[in-house]
Amino acid sequence: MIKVLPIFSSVESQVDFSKYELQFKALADQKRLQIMYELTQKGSVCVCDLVDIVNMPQSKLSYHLKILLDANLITKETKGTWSYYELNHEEVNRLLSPELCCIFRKSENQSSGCCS
Amino acid sequence: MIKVLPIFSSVESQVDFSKYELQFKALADQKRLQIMYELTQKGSVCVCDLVDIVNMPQSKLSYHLKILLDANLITKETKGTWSYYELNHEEVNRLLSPELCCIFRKSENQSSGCCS
DNA sequence: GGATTAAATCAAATTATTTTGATTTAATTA
DNA sequence: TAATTAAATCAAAATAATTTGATTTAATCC
Repeated sequence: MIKVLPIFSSVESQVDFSKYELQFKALADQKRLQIMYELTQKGSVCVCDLVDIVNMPQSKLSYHLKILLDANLITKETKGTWSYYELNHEEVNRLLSPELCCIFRKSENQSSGCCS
Repeated sequence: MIKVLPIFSSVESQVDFSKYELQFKALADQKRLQIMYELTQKGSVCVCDLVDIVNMPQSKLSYHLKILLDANLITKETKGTWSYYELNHEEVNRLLSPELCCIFRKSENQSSGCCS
């Protein structure tokens, strides 16, 4: 039995960038960065409050929250009819430089590690 | 004279995210991440070679290179009719975590700082 | 100068993302 | 149970990003 190997016309990338594409897409929007920033400042926020904080119609906010959630940049906890969203610091730290993480860190916690 | 201050319906974001939006948009594409990866591996590459490396039509590659260049993620040097592109390591380091920067660093240089 | 090559630009077509307002789902309250 | 509230979903419209192939710009070579 002869195995026919696929022939590539050029060097193929060894790294799978699809996960990063998804995450950078989520970050690639000022509105979503602001949502992340507000979650940083306020900790855990429910959608009904976030609507006023970021001044967005509910369905629009829901759309953007979903994109951030799918990218694992925020987490969600449901309590009754309320949904509380929080920043996923672990994932943000995994992705962004200390300098940038800093933006998504409350001032009282900025002494730990980064934000020199 | 009475000064009328603008009234905001909610807390406004103190941070200007427009620069980050531009940079994350540039990163938010597998093709562009691959271009960055190849520039990492090969150092300085001219467009005519890169066309074969990433297997893209010239005008398409030119479009994506411009997006990366505008985001300051790569640099360009023109020699005669050739254009040589290089990764802007400084800016990539400023933006991404050590873990991610690692992807955009040649293996022989991975001992310095990150890539544990 | 004329031909050749590299790379940028352009306009049109295609594809993807975002916005909008209405509707649905589901939990809570009276 | 009916009314209310929170949040997700949906479909259509509006915007934005990408692809394509042709054209342009500009440097080099004969």
